Amino acid sequence: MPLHDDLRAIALAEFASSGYAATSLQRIADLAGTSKASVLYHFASKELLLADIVSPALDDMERLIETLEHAGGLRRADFVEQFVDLLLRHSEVVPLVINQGATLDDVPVMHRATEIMRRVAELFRLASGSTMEKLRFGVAFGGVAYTLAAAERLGLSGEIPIDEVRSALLLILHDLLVPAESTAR
Amino acid sequence: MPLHDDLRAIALAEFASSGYAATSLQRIADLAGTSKASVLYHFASKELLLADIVSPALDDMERLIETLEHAGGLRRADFVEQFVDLLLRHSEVVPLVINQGATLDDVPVMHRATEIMRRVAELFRLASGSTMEKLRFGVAFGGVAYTLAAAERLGLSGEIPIDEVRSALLLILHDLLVPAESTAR
DNA sequence: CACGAAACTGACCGATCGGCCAGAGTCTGA
DNA sequence: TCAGACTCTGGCCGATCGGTCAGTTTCGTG
Repeated sequence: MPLHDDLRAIALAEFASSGYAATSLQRIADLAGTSKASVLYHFASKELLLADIVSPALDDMERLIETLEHAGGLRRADFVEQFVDLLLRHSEVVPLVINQGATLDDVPVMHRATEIMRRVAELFRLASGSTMEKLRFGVAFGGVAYTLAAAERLGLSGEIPIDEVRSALLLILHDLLVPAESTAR
Repeated sequence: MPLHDDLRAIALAEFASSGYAATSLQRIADLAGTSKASVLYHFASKELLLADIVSPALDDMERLIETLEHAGGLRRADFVEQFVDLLLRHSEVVPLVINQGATLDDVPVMHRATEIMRRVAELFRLASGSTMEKLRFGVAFGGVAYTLAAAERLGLSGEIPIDEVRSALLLILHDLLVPAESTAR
């Protein structure tokens, strides 16, 4: 694996587990067996390294949102399914954004992440107005995302096959969201 | 308000919004109109300041857990209600622990917070084994806690009266948790 | 008023941070 | 062989961090 990709993978793991602010470029360099200056050769700055790590997942998410926003978009149930798949696909980035998005939104790429989350929230909030509905959506999406992010840390994620996780999450989300609007969008 | 309490309130707000690592003692001092040395006079270290802020909520939580662990404890529905009340009562500390617990568990008080969350998770995991049930609990508790933590940031918490939030959250949790075990504990 | 405790401060410390830069290897194609 | 691009590095920079300390001000009380 090229050093460039190696650095990205190491940085992702460290950012997610120890935090962006607490992870120094020196530590990333040490783990990769190279020098700090070399890290800054491959990535112009620490912020750009973070952006390089997080952006692909955000691109995916933005693409998914746009298919829902545009006319003739997905049915809600389909969106939910693709949403879960997206979270599972970017399972390393999710904890990073979930746990540190609030803290780092002065960093451009994390601010973008916050905006995307806000768009998802707004998308569903507009569709139904009551407090009950709002919180239902909040608990559903926040719960799934946070559970995935925190599962390992809290010892919940014993070797459960991801297929099982996927179908279980889909059922839970279905219970929480679909009763409000059971068939088409 | 005594400076001591003033500092604690200011630090809590800053830790929650900007992050523990990103909040310097100097900034806390500036906001309080005093000097950094004065902050360190009232709180022996930055870590102890954080501990002073978070500990009361953790004490509350630990007390609640123990009533559930001990024989003759609460019925599950009662626990859920008290859990929600606890989150609402410590609404400022919740985002701090939720968003930064993962990053700061080398700090003793945050490690304690993680342990407490783990105990809650285990308590419910033991009561029911299937993947489906585990994830149900994860989404329920994680979702409620995270929604409260993220609500303001994502613009979800428009001036909804907390009584309404409370009863809505209780209903959602009831839907998610109680079907598994409807009556007694 | 006197005096000791409590509250507070400015200056300073060592450590670490992200970032910069001149230069040294390394590789490739003309 | 040699020129030029790419990769990498040690050393340095200014800034900021948490924390210490000697010393000063403030204050309650006898």
